[in-house]
Amino acid sequence: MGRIRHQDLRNSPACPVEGTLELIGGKWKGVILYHLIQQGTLRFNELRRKMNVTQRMLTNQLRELETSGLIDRKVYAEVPPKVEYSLTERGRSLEPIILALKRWGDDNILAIGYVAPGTC
Amino acid sequence: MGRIRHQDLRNSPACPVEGTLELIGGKWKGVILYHLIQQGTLRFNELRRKMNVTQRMLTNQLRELETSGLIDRKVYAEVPPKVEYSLTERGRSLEPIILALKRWGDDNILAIGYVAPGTC
DNA sequence: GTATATAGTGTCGAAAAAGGTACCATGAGG
DNA sequence: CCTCATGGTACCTTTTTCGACACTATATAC
Repeated sequence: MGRIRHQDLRNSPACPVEGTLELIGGKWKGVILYHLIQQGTLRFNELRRKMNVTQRMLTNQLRELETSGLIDRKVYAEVPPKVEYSLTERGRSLEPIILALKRWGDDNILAIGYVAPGTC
Repeated sequence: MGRIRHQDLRNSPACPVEGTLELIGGKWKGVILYHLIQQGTLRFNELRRKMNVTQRMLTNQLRELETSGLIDRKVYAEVPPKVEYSLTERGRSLEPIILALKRWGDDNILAIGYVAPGTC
């Protein structure tokens, strides 16, 4: 996913834009962050039920967010397993950006020509 | 590229986040928008010189931004060719988001562990 | 004994995104 | 005549991403 290639970081005062986008730009990362902002803490399958995504992809995206230091993964030694995800402080610092993305999308995406088939 | 698949728009109150990210999430789109915010108007090769990118990719990303209604393409009937790119009103409405992405990146990317090799 | 829920992992293949190289038209400058 | 600059396009290959599907372990409930 958003592995940053070093070349991206050269030659451009704008690269932080690029870098930030790579961190939150994976197929499901924005949505995961959004849900965690709304709910605070969510278990794996709670997240899964909110987003039509396979286990594999969800695990994958969560791991990358964790590696980036944006979310926290708390495992309870129980059976059946229980794992809770929440935002780290750094993750929370993205809140204004995520919410701005959502607001902009609400205001503009339909106008641009994408049509939601059912509900959105 | 940022083609939105309809499935993404179902089942999630967060999909505008996803949608917006797809519009600005192409490999070079964030940077292009950033430069246009800074400079107002730029010619094709001016942009190219600011970003280590091939002609092919730059054309591609510019076309997609144009299709999304975020940038304007003005062709002058001259030789050698002259084409100017600038933000549309809708594009300008992304300014706070792009600048927030840049600021967040400046504050966080190095801390997260990416190391700029030379300058950045 | 069987089914259920949870939070995963592994493998595979298709599709999408990105990148490399070559090529084009044209007018100006020498 | 040759060369340069501009803003592309065409063709092809590589890399990355996405998703389908099968499989796992374990405690609990029936």
